[in-house]
Amino acid sequence: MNQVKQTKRTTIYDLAELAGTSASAVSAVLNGNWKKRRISVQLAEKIMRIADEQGYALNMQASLLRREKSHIIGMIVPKYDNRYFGSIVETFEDMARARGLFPIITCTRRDPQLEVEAARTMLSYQVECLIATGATDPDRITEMCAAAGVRSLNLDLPGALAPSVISDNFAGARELTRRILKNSEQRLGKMEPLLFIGGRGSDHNTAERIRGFREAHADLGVAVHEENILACGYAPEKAEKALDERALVGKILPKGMFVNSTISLEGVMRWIRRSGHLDDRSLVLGCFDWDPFVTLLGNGIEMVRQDVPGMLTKVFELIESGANKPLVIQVPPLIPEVQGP
Amino acid sequence: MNQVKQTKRTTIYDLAELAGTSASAVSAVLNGNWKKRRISVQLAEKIMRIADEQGYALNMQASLLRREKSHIIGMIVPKYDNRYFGSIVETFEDMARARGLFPIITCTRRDPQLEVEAARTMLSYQVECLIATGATDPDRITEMCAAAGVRSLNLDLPGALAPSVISDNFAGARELTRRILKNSEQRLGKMEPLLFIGGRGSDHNTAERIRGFREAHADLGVAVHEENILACGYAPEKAEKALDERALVGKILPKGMFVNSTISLEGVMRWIRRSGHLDDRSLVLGCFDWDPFVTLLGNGIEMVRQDVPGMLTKVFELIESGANKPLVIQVPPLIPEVQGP
DNA sequence: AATTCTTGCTTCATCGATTGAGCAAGATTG
DNA sequence: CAATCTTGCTCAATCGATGAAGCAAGAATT
Repeated sequence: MNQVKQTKRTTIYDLAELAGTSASAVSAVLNGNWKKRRISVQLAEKIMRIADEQGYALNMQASLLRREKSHIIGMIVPKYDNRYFGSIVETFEDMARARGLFPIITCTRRDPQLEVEAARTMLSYQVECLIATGATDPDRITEMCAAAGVRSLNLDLPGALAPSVISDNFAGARELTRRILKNSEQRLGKMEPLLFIGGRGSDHNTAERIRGFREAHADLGVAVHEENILACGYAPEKAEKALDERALVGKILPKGMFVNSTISLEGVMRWIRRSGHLDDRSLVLGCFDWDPFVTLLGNGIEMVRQDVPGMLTKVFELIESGANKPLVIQVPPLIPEVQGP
Repeated sequence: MNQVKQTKRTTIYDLAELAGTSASAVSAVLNGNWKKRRISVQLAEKIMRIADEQGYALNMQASLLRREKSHIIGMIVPKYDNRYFGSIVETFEDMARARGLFPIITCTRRDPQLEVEAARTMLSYQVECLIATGATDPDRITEMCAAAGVRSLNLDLPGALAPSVISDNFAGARELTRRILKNSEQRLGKMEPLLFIGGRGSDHNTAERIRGFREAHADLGVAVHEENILACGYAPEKAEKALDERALVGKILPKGMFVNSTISLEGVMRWIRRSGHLDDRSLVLGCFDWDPFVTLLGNGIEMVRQDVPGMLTKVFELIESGANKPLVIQVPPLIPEVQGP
């Protein structure tokens, strides 16, 4: 590649001049439908050679402006600070590329304003479809997309206006709660009501998990008091603060806890360490989400691992089927066998 | 927003017709330089109202095709599966947006082929600057960018052809090694050579960290044998396998280990659990990278936390200064105080 | 030999936004 | 009252790639 140094990028017109042909021939050759356009093999090879020599790169903006489909697929995601969303993003990129789509992803920090701005920007970039992952206001995004004639889908948190793919939070939480209660019985000799901590009471997933949490208690004949439910938000500090406040009012904290995300678990673990319970083997924990190090924390913490490849497979099935009606697909999470306490 | 349902997107021509004015007036109003173009306040307000009513969204492709600068900044990143890269991506998006740039990020899974393809695609999208994070072949990417007249920078791993911002791996590793050795002396009563595990012997960071590792041993008068250095790759399975192999040949494994990333630490911890050493308090570990749960693993694992905001501040300083010459900026990592064993 | 077919191109309008140049009407100046 | 200035717009070329339509030259058919 002995390309010429230049300020302006090489265009098909430059290549056409160098090859002594027309820009449309160059275009046809480089975008692969030169057979259909009856360009001779000789000319095609010459053009490809020259394009290579000049280090030609397509101007996607010009190309997209002309084409009917952009092949761009967008995703907004709340955070990159845990394995769940990291895995969603990585899998999404992979599956999008495998389908000839160009993924663009942006992180909106659970900020409704940022979500709307990000969606608007993605629409400007002519995305063909926008996946709103864990959005605080998914319906707002669906409306914006609909106004622009663009497909949208919800992932992780459901919306009322577009198809949604989410974990089966109820069943997952019920099973997780059951396991924590069983562990608690085994280790403490009795079954006491657990503490639910983390998440937003207003979001669908948290609500469903609380429902599963309640149902598991009921199934096992354990009564849960309202004040055992602390949907204090997602940030670690919030969980830490919520526990502090509980402890301050002199309440005895339950020995068993259902923690609503790894991020909340960070706060819980910090509090546990701070309050000197780190080596307290009578603490029985479970976490709705998976992290490799949590397995090794050594308290036999139960985890629910959301089935990210399964969920994204459903997402792409929905995209390919062209479905637009609001419906909620629930994907069962994986509950790995825990390795002794 | 009572926009009309339509298949085609609304353009400035549609708005012009609705407002009884010209497309150029609409364009001027919507991109904000209508004062400069002497459009009256009345017309401007009318246009903005109609645009809002119609749910107009700019066609970025058309806009970018015409404009000289794209304001798009690209980043390629190896993985999203650890806090270091997650934090890089989140901070990068934030800082880019704060500067009026549109960040596009893609994950290349440490695959040289994918890196090149991703870089080519980003060039097609007219990025103004491309940050190659932890690239396996950064110079290849710099060459591609240079051929297209596009700036490029290296982050995390340095290259020879473009400015690079990296951690001070040598100093960080030396200090980390020192701390592990001191801990090991305290807990075992003697200072034995550590095992270095993880990373690629061929990459600059691993090489520098090994140099720091050696220097710390030398400073404290401890001899390290060559076979104590296992640069076995980044994946957890590779670390696990490397330890298995060491154990198989009957070698006694050192009680102290310098683990080259959290990802390798996953493998190490798995091996430790599998081999029944999980509660072995005589194991003394340190990890070059930070993860909130590792703090809580309970073996007093020392960590080096790379200064992501510091590094990205340098990156944007370089971008704004217009620097193009290859140079390496080393940012000192943060070494938090560890909380008792 | 005249007609039709095939091959291998070129020409030109187009996508939507941007912007320099230009123009008409009214205000101001000499 | 003519000349100049200001205001508030419109016109039209342009960015680079695309593809329908067209055209010239040679091959095949009648």
